[in-house]
Amino acid sequence: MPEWVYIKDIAQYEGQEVELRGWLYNKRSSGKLHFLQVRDGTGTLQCVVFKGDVSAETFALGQDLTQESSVVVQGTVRADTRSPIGFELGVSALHLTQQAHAYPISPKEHGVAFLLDHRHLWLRSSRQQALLRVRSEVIKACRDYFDTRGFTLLDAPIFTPAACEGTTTLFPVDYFDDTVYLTQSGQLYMEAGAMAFGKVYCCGPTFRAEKSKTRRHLTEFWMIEPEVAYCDLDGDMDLAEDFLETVVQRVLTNRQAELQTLERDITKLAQVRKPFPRISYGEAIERLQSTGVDIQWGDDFGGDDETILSEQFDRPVIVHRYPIANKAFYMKTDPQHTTVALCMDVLAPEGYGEIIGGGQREDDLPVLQGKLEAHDLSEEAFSWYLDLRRYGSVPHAGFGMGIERMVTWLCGLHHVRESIPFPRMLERVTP
RNA sequence: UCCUCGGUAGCUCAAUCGGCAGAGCAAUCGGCUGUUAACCGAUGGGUUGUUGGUUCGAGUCCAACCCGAGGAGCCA
Repeated sequence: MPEWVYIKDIAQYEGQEVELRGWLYNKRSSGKLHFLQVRDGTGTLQCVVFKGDVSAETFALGQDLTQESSVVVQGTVRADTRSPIGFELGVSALHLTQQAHAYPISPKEHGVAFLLDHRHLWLRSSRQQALLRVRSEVIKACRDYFDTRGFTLLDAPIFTPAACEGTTTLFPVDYFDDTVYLTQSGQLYMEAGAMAFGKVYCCGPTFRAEKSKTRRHLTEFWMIEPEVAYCDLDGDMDLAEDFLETVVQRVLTNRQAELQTLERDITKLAQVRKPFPRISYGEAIERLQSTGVDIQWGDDFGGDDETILSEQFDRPVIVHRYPIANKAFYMKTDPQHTTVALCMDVLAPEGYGEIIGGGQREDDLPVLQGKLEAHDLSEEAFSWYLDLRRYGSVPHAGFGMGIERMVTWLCGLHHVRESIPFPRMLERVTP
């Protein structure tokens, strides 16, 4: 019996008889020859069935194979300059595992809605595999970054008792006879963790019931959120900068083939080296005004504004000290300028927008109690959170990075929907 | 929630002024020893999103609704 091998390793088996187990990606026939493009999850290899080399049954099977039929193929690996990967398989035997029904996704063009309806099958296409492998690498790189720098992974809960923002953006869930909400962020729990472990992070799904219908929004998305005790805003920006550079460069190194499949211009990613430019919100407003944008101090940035700002730099830009008025209750006010918060966003280049948001947290008990009240939030619901300020409160800071926005940027995608295996959006929760 | 555009074969689309429902791909059958989204020939495939209206006649015009796409707003 020939050895079962994966296509990614095929170069090691030149001249040897091997077995592949996979699916028929495409087929071309020519009388006494069948060219079977077989994929096995690690790559695609052309398997050549020549009538003179195989039994009549095997040749007939090759003729009848439908797209995505599952097959076990045996044959000899041979070098061929006509192959995109330098090798092909001279088939000696074919075994059908299952004859696929008429496959809905043909090699021709399809619309977005159709492909999303068939997302469970669309995952088999080479492009989707490339970008989801980039996603896998991004998550691994993020976790390795923190794991090797003294951070403890602390998983945040998904059921949460209360809102840290308005309840309109929360998904309520019936919890026995009570209502709980799907988490919007693990941050508050990471603050508890930072007071216990010093440096912690979480990585998991978060949920926003926003009726956003843009290329940057999902209702279910993944965030990685570090939180560090005895860290201020500057330290937080240092961490975000070093983290982002490390993750981007690692993906660039380890996923070159995938980025090439996606036809990504990687010179733009190679430029992601620290230090990143840091500008205050006030400077950002001035920069926008000087390019003719009608925006006033206090306004939020629109998608176009973020694009204009990011295009002024060749690498990610950190915007810090936004007006405190529209910011979350836990943000610490800048003691130097009480109208702004000690917070920051990292905007990705090329118009990909905010990929990191974070900052220093309010660590003073009476001030935090005042902010809760100002935001019309009940102190009772946050009593555990206030405990963190009662028992050994320290300055601390952290941030959250959206995995999908990161992948979308790295892969040069137009829309976040392809950056997650099964996207959940307004009006779409299947498959 | 608002604005714009769209919904015709399994898929991507066409159908002139309101006058016979079309093509490519896919499928099925046949041909070809080197194909690279192979090619060549043939065949089958339709409640034109739903409901109602105008008309001799509606894919086409009108109304409501459903669904989708793009954008805006919203967005720790």
